[in-house]
Amino acid sequence: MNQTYQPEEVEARWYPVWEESGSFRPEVNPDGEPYSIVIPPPNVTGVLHTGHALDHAMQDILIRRKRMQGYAALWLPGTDHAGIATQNVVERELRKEGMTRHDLGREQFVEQVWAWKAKSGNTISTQMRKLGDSTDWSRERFTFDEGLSAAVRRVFVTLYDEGLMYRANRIINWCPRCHTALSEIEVEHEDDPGELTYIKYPFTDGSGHVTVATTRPETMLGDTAVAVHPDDERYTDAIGKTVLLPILNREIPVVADDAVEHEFGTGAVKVTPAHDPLDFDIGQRHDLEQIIAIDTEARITEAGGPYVGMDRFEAREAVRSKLRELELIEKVEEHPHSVGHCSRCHTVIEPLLSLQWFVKVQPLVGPAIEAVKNGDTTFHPRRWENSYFHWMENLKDWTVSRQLWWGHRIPAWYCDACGETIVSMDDPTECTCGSAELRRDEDVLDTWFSSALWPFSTLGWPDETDDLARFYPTNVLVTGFDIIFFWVARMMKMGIHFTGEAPFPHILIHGMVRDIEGKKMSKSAGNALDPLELVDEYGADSLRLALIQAAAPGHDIPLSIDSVDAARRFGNKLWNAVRFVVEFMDVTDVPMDGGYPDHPGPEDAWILSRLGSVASEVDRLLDEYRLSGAFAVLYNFAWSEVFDWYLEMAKSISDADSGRQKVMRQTLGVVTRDVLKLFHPVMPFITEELWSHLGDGSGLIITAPWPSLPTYDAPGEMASLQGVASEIRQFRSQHQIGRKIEIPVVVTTTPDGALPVWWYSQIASLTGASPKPGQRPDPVAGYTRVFAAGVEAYIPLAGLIDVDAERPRIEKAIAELEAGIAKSKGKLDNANFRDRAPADVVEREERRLAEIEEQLANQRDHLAELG
RNA sequence: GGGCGUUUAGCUCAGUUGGCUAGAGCACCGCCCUUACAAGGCGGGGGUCACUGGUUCGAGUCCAGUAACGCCCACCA
Repeated sequence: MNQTYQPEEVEARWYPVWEESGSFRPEVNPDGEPYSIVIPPPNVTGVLHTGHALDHAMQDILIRRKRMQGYAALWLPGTDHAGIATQNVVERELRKEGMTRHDLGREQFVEQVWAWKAKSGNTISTQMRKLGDSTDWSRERFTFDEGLSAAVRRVFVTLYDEGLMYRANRIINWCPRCHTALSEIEVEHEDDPGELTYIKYPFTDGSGHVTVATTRPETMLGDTAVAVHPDDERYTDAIGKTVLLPILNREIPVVADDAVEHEFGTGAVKVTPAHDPLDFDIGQRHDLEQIIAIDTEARITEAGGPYVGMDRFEAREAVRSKLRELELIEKVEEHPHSVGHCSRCHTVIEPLLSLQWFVKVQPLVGPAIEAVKNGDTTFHPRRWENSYFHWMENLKDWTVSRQLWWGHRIPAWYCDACGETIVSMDDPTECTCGSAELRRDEDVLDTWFSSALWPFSTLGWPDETDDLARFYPTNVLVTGFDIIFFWVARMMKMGIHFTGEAPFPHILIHGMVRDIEGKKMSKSAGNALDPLELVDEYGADSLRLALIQAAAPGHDIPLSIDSVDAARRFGNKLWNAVRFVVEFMDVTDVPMDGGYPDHPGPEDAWILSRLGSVASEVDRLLDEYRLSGAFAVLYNFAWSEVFDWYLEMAKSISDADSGRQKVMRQTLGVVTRDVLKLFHPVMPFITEELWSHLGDGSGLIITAPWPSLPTYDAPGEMASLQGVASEIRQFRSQHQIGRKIEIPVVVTTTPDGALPVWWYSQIASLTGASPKPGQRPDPVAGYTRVFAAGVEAYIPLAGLIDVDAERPRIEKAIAELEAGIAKSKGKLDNANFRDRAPADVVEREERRLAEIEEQLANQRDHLAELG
């Protein structure tokens, strides 16, 4: 073994071994209970970012532990076809060659995308392998593969038959750059300085004008009314009159509608039913004409008269200057407001009247809310449930059609002869009216439509497969809060509607990975850490540990190079510790298939009892999805107790005491073995490597049984051993007495009679002192004392230090003890405390006070005796 | 306009039924190349737990309010 750990070589070696051994398949534990997680499918276009690295590390930890616990653990991998994102990428490539998708035509373009996917679609899986993800590749799926496409079609047809899928003319969010409709949540609202323009609309009867306020003057070209609130006294006379729309000189009515706010602007609003959702509603109520004034390119249509063909923002200025010329602008005010942008390309969204397919969500919502309310599904942390409820309760119908070519094509055919719409599982050849002139809908479905089916479609649904029966519902979903609405809520709705069961009982929500200043990592900001580069430099285990350590439940995760480097140093520590155990302590006969020492010595019983409580603490925390807490406990135990205290104690046993040495080394091996197992879920590579060195090279840690150990009682002397050793070390350190100088120590008082021999020899080897049992020195001047856990020991100062140099140390100790006493007395002197606090708390406090008081008395005597 | 989160050591953060003298990593100071690891060991300094009030025998922890920062949602055009 090398003196430093080389992750690159080790990590490259183990992944294929695991994969070829079949360990990633649930069949590796044929009799185990099923445990399953479906991966949040990354976009095929994508490359892994640190957010994936965290998300995957968490899932891998859960899966690897369950696998070791004997479950038939399935982590199902796959990717999402990512409609808009992927189409955009391929279109961008085409553009480099001076082409658009229209030059190729639909069929060829889609072929091109598949070709692109074949070429670069395995980037993700290569990267996942580098992270160590133990996914079952034999079950890998793609949202656009044959099986999932069949599931999508079945769901579409069923929803249509149930009346939950319909086509309608509505105001939708249109991206003029992507040329498609978007759903509400694909629109990101951003603050915009904005201006509110007050425009005068003259009454046709010559009785003056009404002033309306708008942030989008260009939409006046599509105005078909002015609306005021029915109770607004300022406009009582105006209702029923008509005004002349400036520029276009169209006569439009003034209508009364409750939706108009008194306070905003002038209290009168221009109504553009084809370009604003609120205006659309008003238009419906008053039967207003819908004039489309802006087209799918965001240019003014012929309805816009002189502005036809002009871009919407140019038109805004043009309209405004024309109105100014006509002296119809009353004023322009600054008006900060928020403007919707396409979440894909950031273009300003155009609300557009358009014929689209919608999912009627209301009937799906109730059961999805109920499942969380009644505890079938629980969020971790719980507070996300409120966001989930709030969002669900305010849902509007889901626009699912997209004007793209890459995606599941909508299975609807239209008959031009009779106007019939046919939606069916099989492609129809003729209409019920006998016409064979059927036209298939050109649009595809929102990518999230297929993602919503992911937990059951990937397992074979709608077929009743063995996997579906066995692994659905899945056990837990792990994802970021940013896609609760996009994905989690929709999986709940679809899962319950189509299978009758919520897709998962637990939803583990994690935060976003951020840089050390708390900023979101992004390429453009230049603060993004590339997980693959970190893996290359520090190893996947280091990245995983650093991410998990920082991932407190429900909070964002600050990631810095330093934290990854600290994790790497821990790996190196582990590496060297095991190397020492194997090479220098000669520990090789470890029972790798389980088993614990039957007759441990006192130090062994101590570390085994600690191991036992740490293992159950780790289990408890992992069961509660508190991953960072679990590994913090383990990390501290491994570093400071096993590979520090215990390893140091194990070193001290001499070859002469071969019986004791044998047991201790065996214990060291067993504890090391279990520490490796407990760490395996978070640091799979290094633990697998070390496992191979610790054992005889047969068997893998990935499928080794999770630790489960008998109870051991720690010897009572450990507290005084650690305490006295620390005190002597402190004495050495403060007086700068090198380790080579032996310190004679007389141990005089013991709590329960004589201290055992091992206690003395451990103190000697841990501190370089030579402790001996004896009487209190007389005279005591010239000695200093140390105390811990009822044990008292004297150190002669002659030849070591000047007596005066020791005084400050004692004085400081006295001051600390006095402070403790003051606090403790304050509590105990309070009658209410004695009356109302639980008896055990009071008792503990009394014991504590007695202890401190005794120590204080000792230290005071000691100070006086120093001479 | 609603809702949520955060505020603890110089930095990044733990601290889950309220109860020993509030912890870790990094950074800092001193000593030590002791049979693994100097990427290490030992020891040390450093905190009025944002502020105000309340509940309680007892509050970093529970409640109310304030402030700062951050996030999400929202059809006042």
